[in-house]
Parts: sequence; C-alpha cells; structure tokens
Amino acid sequence: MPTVARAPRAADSTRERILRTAFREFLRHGFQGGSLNRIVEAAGVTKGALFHHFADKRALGYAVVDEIVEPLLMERWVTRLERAGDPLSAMQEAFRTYVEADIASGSWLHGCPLNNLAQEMSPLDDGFRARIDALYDRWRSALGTALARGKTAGTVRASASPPAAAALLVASQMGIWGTGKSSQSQTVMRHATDGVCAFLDSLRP
Amino acid sequence: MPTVARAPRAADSTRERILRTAFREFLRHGFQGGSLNRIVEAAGVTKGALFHHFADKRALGYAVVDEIVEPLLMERWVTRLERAGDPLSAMQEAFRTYVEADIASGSWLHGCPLNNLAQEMSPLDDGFRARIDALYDRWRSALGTALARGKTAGTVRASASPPAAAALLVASQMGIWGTGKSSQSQTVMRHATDGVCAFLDSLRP
DNA sequence: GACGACATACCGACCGGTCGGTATCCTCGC
DNA sequence: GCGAGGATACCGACCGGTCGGTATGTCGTC
Repeated sequence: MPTVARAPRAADSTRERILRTAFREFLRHGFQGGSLNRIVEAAGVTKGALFHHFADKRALGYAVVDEIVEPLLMERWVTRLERAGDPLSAMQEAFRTYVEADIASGSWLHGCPLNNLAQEMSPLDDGFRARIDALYDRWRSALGTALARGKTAGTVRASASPPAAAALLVASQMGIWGTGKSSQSQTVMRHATDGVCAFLDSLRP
Repeated sequence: MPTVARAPRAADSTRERILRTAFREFLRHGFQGGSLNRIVEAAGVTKGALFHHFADKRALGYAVVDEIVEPLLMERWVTRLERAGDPLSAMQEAFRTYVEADIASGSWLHGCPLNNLAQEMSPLDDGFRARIDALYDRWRSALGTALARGKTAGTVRASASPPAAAALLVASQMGIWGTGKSSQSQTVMRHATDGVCAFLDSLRP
C-alpha cells in the first residue's frame, strides 16, 4: 500500500478544529458577525494557523458549508428518505423526531445552520448562494423523488404534486426552525410541526 | 388647548429619511453588516443628525422594526384578514398576490424584512427578539382567529386545528421568501406557494 | 537544508460612537 | 413688536477598538 505524502499528524486535526469552531461561531453570530479572532481563540490556535489552512474568511465559510453543513443535511433528510417505505410516514417521523431532538439539545435556539447562512449570505455572495441553493435543491429533489415513488406505490394519492409538496416541506422546515429561534417557544414549534403532519396526511390516498 | 413643544418641520423628515434609509441598508446587509456610515451617506445627513435622533445603532434597529416593519406586516397580513369572508380563499389569494408582487418588484431577492431580522438578531439581542416575536404572534393569532371564524361559518372543516394551521402558514411564509432569496428561482417559490394553497384546500369542509 | 506547519507582530480600513460647536426656532418678559 | 435666552436640530472632525489580512520568524521532520 503506497503511503500518501503525509503531513505531520497535527495538520489535519488543526484544520478540523478550526472548521468546527468556525461552524459554532457562524451559527451563533452569523458569518458577517462571526469573528476570526474569536475563532482562533476558541480553537486554541493562532491567526497564522487559520490563514495557513484557509485563504480568507470566505474560504473558511465555504469549507464550513461543504464539509460540515452538507453532511449534516444529507444524514438528516436525504440518506434516510432513500430507504423509506412509506414516504409520508417517514417524513412525519423525521419532522417530529428532529424537532424534539433539537428542543432537547437546545440547538433549536440557534436555528438551522443552513437556513441561517442562506438568509444572511445568499444576497451578498454568489459563492455562498450557489452552494446553499445546491443543497436545498438536493433536499427538494430527494423529497420529490420519495413522493413520486410513493405515488407509484400507492401510498401517496395520485393528485399530489411532488414538486409543490417538496418545495413546501423544505420551506416549512426553514420556517419552523426560524420560528423556534425567534419565538423561543416550544409550543409554537410543535404547532407548526402538527401543521406539517396534517399537510402530509392530506397527501394520503 | 395647551400647545405641545413643537420641533421645527425639518426634524421629522430627517428622522424619517434616516429610518427609511436604515430599513433599506439593514434589508440589504443585515443589521450587523449594515453600516451607519453608509446610512448617513445615503440619507444625505451626518452622523450628528443620526445620533441626535437615535441613541445608538440598536435603537435605530428597534425603530425600524416598530415604525416600518410592523405597519408593513399589519397591512399585508392582519388588517385584510379581519374583513375577509372565506378565510381560506383570502389566504390563498394573499400568498399568490404577494409572491407575484415581490417577484415583479424584485424585492423577493432581499427576502422578508421581518424574517431577515428575526433570523439574524433573535439569538443575539432580546430587545429585537421580543419585538419580532410579538409581531409573529399577532400574525399567527390573526390567522388563527380567521380560521376559527371560518369553522363556525362552515367554510373551514371542523377537524382543522387553527393554531397548528396558523403556525404552519407563518412558517411557510418565512420559508417561501427564504427559498426565493437563496434559490433566486421563481419556479421554486411558485411551487412552494402551490403547496401552501393545496394545504389550505385540504382544510375545506 | 528544504519544506510544511504553525507562531508572532503588526497593518490599514472601517466600525460605532463622542463631542465641541453652530444655526435656527420658540418662548416669554416687556 | 421685539430682543434676550434657552432649547432643538444638526454638523463633522475625531476617538478607541476591532476587523480581516499579511510579513516574517521558528521549529520539527524528512
């Protein structure tokens, strides 16, 4: 087995630590409000290390989207749906599960990482916008595909429009987590989740 | 009738100009990313004038919410609903109308002003959070009240849950406008609107 | 001794905010 | 009616601080 040219052990973990710390910082303060000084301090590294691994702040932000946010999204909403039998029930369970999980962990107060970046950065930087839009697109098409599969399988009623439903579901997720952030009310978040589940029920045959 | 101490005419219009310019600046760059220097330059006033009328940046932000965003919200979503006959049709028409209006005017690319502030500032400043939450609450309760009225009038089916539907509708609006901002795709926005209208149809008796 | 992986010191730009000063208007005694 | 005097509205130079970013030095490893 050929040994790949290997950087001294620390390099990868330093980069990783910076990335994770940046993710937290941007989640809490937004991208513009996030401070590189705070990031290096919290990560226990120096400015030199940060700029050794990332060209500039923007590149760091892109890397956070590509290497942290995307895997989170895939794991939560895409991978699971691919192997679900009844898509409507799977989606309902996903919404309920994740709402409760994020309430329990307290992470709901910071909102959805992807939505945060989307709202802040989409109009300001096309690199962000393109990355974020691509993720949402994969999300919507995963939902749409699952719904279309459900239609042929007979678990989704024939008159349902997969693209419309998928777009609404993604928009709802954005809105529900956004609601949680600004209302800081578990009740409202759960109400909205009930609403989504009712909508999904209305798609049954 | 006692004469209230009256400021010279110019004062009010200066304040108003600052407010409106600040609204645009925060809509484009966010609150944290918004620059007071740019605001005074664009408004054609000086730093002195700005800080004469507003204690600090935060107070300016609060005033934007109270005096600009709130009236916009009330006019779009609250006042109209109060005098609507069939609430479901009124809501469907509102969604469709506003989506098309914002696409036509180009303002959709900047997202919903209230949602922008909500996502950015809710976790960072409780003054913002409280104001924003109060507005969303009035919005939700206006929708809920209209739906409840529809239930007694027989235009909304009895098994519908007004709080759940209202929470979903508000969340959907957040998400739809957020979708527009990051996708910059009219198609996706319209699909999501179709989804909302389908949901509203499912609430009919 | 070359190179990758940092550390340190430092830069100019811009930030929100301050402050002394001025021009204009309002009030009120006369 | 009018002049003094205080309040209001505004000006713009300036402040300390933080920002993202850079130039250069150090040190262990191959």
